[in-house]
Amino acid sequence: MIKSDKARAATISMVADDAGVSRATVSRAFSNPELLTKETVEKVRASAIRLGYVPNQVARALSTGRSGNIALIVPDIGNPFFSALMRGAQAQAYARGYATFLGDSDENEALEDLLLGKLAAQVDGFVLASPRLDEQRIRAHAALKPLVVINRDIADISRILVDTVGSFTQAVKHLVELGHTTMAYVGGPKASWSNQQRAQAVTSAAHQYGIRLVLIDAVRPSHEAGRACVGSLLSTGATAVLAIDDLVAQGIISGLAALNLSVPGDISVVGCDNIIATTMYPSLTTVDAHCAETGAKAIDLLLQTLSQQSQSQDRKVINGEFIARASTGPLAHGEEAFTRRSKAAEVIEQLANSK
Amino acid sequence: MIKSDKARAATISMVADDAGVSRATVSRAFSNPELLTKETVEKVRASAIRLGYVPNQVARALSTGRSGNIALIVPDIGNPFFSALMRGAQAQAYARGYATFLGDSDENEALEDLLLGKLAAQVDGFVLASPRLDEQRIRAHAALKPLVVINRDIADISRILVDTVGSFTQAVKHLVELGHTTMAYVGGPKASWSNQQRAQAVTSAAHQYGIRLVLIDAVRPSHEAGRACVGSLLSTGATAVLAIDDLVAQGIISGLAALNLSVPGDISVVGCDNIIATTMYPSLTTVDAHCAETGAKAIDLLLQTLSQQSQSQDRKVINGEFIARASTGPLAHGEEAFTRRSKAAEVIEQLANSK
DNA sequence: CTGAAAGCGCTTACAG
DNA sequence: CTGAAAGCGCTTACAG
Repeated sequence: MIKSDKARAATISMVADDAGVSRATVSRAFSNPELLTKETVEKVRASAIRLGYVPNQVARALSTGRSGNIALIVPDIGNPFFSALMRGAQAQAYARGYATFLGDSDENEALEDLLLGKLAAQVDGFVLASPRLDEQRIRAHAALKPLVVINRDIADISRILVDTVGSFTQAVKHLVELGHTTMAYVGGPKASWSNQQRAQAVTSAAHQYGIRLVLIDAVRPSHEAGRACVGSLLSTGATAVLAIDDLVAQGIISGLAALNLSVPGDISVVGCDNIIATTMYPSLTTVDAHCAETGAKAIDLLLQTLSQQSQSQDRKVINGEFIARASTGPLAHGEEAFTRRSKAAEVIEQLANSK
Repeated sequence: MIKSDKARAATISMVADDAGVSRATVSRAFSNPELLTKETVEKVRASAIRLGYVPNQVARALSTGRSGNIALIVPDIGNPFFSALMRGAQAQAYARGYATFLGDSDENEALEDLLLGKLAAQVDGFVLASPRLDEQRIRAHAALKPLVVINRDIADISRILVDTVGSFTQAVKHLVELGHTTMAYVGGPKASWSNQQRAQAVTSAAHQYGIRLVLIDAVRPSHEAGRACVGSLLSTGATAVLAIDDLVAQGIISGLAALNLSVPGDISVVGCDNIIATTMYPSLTTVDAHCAETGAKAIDLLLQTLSQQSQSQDRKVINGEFIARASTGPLAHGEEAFTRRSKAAEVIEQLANSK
């Protein structure tokens, strides 16, 4: 049966016949030429070139169990944090001779599980970014294929963690110093380790500094979700808000602008990731999560695991870095600001009543 | 030989033994269940689930000549246009049972060529988004593997084009109606078909409406590039600018804000793509490029090509859609605006002289 | 409807 | 140094 109208590729047998050697010899001429005499290698290479032969990677993968492929699974390609991370990972994998599969789980636990299963046979290992999957399932997959997790702290699994405890604590301190005494933290998916870590960091910092803190959930970390939670945010009376990431922070700022509230005059906003932060106006106070570096390091860690026979579990930590910019500041005073805030409060109250 | 310390994945033989059927039957239960009785299929499926069996795609690929993989190659994962496109494509590929390889050419022609070569053996076809590669090389790759191009109009190659001629013409008309008589178009990579198309559309619309138009190059379509060209932009005296995409438009707006110039009061700005446009403030007047749909359609077109024996070259066009928002408007008059613009002009002049 | 068997293109112990 | 042969995990005509 002809598989397609495309030209069929030359096989190892055709080269063997042409060169007058065995298929084993042709194989060695490509994968272990040092086992052969120079003459044999040359003869085989000449035939290969004549026939346009290139070793079939699929057959090689089936035979050796090594594919030269890595799968990269993220919850949302559209989120700048993940696209930056993918960019770093992809480039590093390519530099090390590996090709990358891309899986977008769409923040969906079941889909994440399916992708891992489906790709397992075709890759030498996985990089699983910010998994939403439960620990047990991750362990199950890790038992079958080398797997490096990003931003999830699971014992016995190689992982790379962007630690934002220090930087979020610093962010709270920064806000305290600006005079804020009531703050909100707008979080993301429950299953997100980063979210848990940040919520906790902000909570204990709030304790430490003796300020009031309200926790709000955005569910999915997106611009829309950030925008949608502005109502609940304002009803808390917070004058400063820390968001799980820049996207949510941006959404919050948009939502505030729609109510004619200004940043940082009426409310200070802090994000996290530092991908879109400098493109915003006002530029966003945030935490640099070193996304591209994190992606590249994950690949390094995975390849290191692959090259070792012993399964060593490594735990690498990258520290987030607090960066103060223009979206945080002291509260604006004066009559105008007061009027603005009162009006916004009115709108919120109306919204609440209409429900 | 044991390939690694990982547990070996379940194979078709293990399932066959467990279910008490032949390997052929297990195979059919997954690839052609309609050939089997319902009972047999259920029995096999149950065993498969119990053993955690997933058909090995590599073995399947070797046997059938079809890998179930598609490679997606883009110039820049970080660009929202491409990440949205990838998202659409990835989801559609997954829905149709295909896994996707990801290649980021980093706007680099040679790298694009290498990626195509390296992945060719492992995929059933390619989706090549906004290639920077020359036509001859694209043709060479298309001769070996089915290939669908996005946003490049190459005869005899299946392609999907986002046509923005109508919408950019409309954008110019929109600006003319607002009273603008001098405009600029800030373009992107020379090799970008979209860029050429838009530049041309704007040029002929300018002729048609009898207005003055200046063309500026941003080289790489990015926020930074947009920001960097604000100097040359202002020195043209343009009161409205159309950018190759939203990213560049956003950069321009940032650059203007840094000079204390407001949008649209001092300058009107139009972008293209409509991915980040609604997240901006002021919300960006732009052209919706239907990115996700474009990605999904490209996959459909490729799979359609794959399922046909005859190599039919299709040319699908998706029309961009002009959307007026808050970043375009009439020029602000009054003394304050005049002062602002004069100051900016001064700064520009100083910059120009210091070179 | 189901099974036995050949085959996809390669690699790799095992002999010689 | 080289070859014969088994095997990687699946699919698919061919029988029955």
